[in-house]
Amino acid sequence: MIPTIKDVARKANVSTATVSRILNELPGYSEKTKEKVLKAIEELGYQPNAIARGLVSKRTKTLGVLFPNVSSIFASEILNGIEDTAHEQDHSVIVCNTDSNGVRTMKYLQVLNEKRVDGIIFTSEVLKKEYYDALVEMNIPIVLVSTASYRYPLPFVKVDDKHAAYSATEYLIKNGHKKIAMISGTKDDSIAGTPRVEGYIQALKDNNLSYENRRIVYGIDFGYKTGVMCMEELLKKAPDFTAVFAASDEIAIGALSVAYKEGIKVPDDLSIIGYDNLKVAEMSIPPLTTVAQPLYEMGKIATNMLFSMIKNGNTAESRIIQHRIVERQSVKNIQ
Amino acid sequence: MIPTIKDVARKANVSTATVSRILNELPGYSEKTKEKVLKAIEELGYQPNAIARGLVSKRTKTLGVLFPNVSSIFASEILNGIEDTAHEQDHSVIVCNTDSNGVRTMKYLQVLNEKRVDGIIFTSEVLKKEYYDALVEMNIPIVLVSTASYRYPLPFVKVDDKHAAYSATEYLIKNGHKKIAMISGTKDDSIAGTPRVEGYIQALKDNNLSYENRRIVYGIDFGYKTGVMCMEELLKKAPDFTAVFAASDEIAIGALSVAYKEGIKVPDDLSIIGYDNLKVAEMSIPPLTTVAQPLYEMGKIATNMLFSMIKNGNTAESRIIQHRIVERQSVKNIQ
DNA sequence: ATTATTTACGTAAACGTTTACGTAAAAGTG
DNA sequence: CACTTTTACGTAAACGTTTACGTAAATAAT
Repeated sequence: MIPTIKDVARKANVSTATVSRILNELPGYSEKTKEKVLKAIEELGYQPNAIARGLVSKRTKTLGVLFPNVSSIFASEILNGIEDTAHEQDHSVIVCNTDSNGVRTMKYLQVLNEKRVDGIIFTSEVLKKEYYDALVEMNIPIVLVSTASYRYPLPFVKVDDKHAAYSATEYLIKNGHKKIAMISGTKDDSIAGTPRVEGYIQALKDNNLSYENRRIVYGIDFGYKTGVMCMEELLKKAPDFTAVFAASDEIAIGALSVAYKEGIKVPDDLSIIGYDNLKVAEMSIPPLTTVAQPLYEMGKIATNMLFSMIKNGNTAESRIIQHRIVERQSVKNIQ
Repeated sequence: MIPTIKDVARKANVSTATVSRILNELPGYSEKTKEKVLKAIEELGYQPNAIARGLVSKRTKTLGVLFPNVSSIFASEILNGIEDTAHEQDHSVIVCNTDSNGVRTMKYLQVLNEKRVDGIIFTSEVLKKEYYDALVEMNIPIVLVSTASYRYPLPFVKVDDKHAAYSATEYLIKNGHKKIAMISGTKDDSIAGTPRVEGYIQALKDNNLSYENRRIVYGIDFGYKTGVMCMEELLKKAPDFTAVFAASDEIAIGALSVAYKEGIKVPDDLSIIGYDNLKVAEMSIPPLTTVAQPLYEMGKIATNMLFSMIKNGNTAESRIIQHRIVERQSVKNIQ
């Protein structure tokens, strides 16, 4: 059988309380007994039962993380940051793949509640009222990553999407482009959709360039296929552009393949700028110029915020993370 | 305060045993009391405490999964399969990013043991004796994914690397290539390293093609940068090849970028075949022909194996998963 | 109608920890 | 030395469940 603290206590001729104190580095025992106990632990191969521990301490040292899609490169970089930070603080992370599905999300929230996780990180998706209510009910710290909620007072970690889109568009303008198209992701996504379109339009206006409706096309998500479909549509609808701002790197790469297939040279005939700076951005041909979201960092920051909330019981300040343009070779200066 | 089963019992005027029976759908109560209890649960917003439950049932409904690098596309697809399957069976998964670090891996094994997970999936890395010993000590089901152990009797789920490499090489040969180079990953990796090299050499021999040492070059891992470095080395050392077999898609894409930079047209001047069939394979320019490992499926299969082991207490049969060639556009028939 | 069986519960122990409280011995203080 | 304080423990309750066992009532069997 698996040895328990009682076995250790018996073997070392002390009480379980003493063993517990030694295990938790609390005061109240001599060097001698400590050695006796450590020896007993060693000999029995004893390992504390975190479940029993969690029952009385009401701390599980476990975090829950929800992603719409764990297997996206986007998510996995955030996850990496979260996991590293959690590990630094001796916590584990349970991953939940919501599939952007309301029922499944609610199910996960219930499971995380039943498992009594110490905190939750919710990523990349709009926070429905239903979710928020469940979260409040749980009464544990929560932070949003790469999403935000204007309706509900939850701390978030994200870049300023409108601003970042503005920067991307402006970068194209500074490189002499005047006819700039945009491929957006989901049209009515209030987090990653509309703000980026707004940033794009704003940048055009501020630089006295006309904004033309036909130059912007919407997809169903932020994936590669959306990129190819939208690019094809764009080439049909309004082929007279010299640059395109893609709302994600995957979209940009989709656009890139279409350009390649159509014999359009990037960046000579067409400039493309992406959004995210995923690992694939530097792997594309040509390497993709993009506006970087520091995803790993964002995961780290969010997790640290969560820990501070767990420790202090207060709520953390939201953080707008700085984006930056990563210049590679998909944009050409044409002035 | 959070309501407990006692609160429910009190409110419904029954014992906790009855509430527990209802919760677990065990026999022993009338319809009437069931309704009473359900009503009380509803009104209190009661949710069972999985920790307390785990303490007595000795089942946590939680699985542990170890990856050398969670943020790799490779890992995240396996994770996706694991998570989906675990969720189907009402289990959660704790992810562990070992960073291929022995100390960190051991630490994770300890944590997973302390948290009393019901099973473990260990992926993509050679199983050191140290790990195996710790695993045995834990006395819970474990399955290996995308790795195997000849020394230790643990069930695994993987493709036959030598065979798959053989297929890839043979595919190039069938397309008329005679001077075929190979970019391997880690040289002394007994799982993903040497077997693939062996498969490559075997295919050459079986087709009466001479195997030349200078045509094979080794990297430090299976990543993009290894791909570019090795390709550059290859071009210097032995530029007279018409095709290259890359030991991973990332390596292949690295090679692709170098070819592009050097003005070598793929597939017209040079054919490239990859290995893995990651999502990026279809996103590359040109889309990458590759030998597919069904990673998501492998995650699913492994998890189902784990569940069967958990349920039946036996050990599962290892599974060799069929690979297949996915033909895209990076290989040209030159005969 | 009497006995046997089944149903519908309740009681209390157990799971493996932590921790409040108590106490005897050791150490410190005047 | 007599006292207070501190140290080094031990005892036992508590955390929130499940479940073995017991029992009274209901139902079935004869």
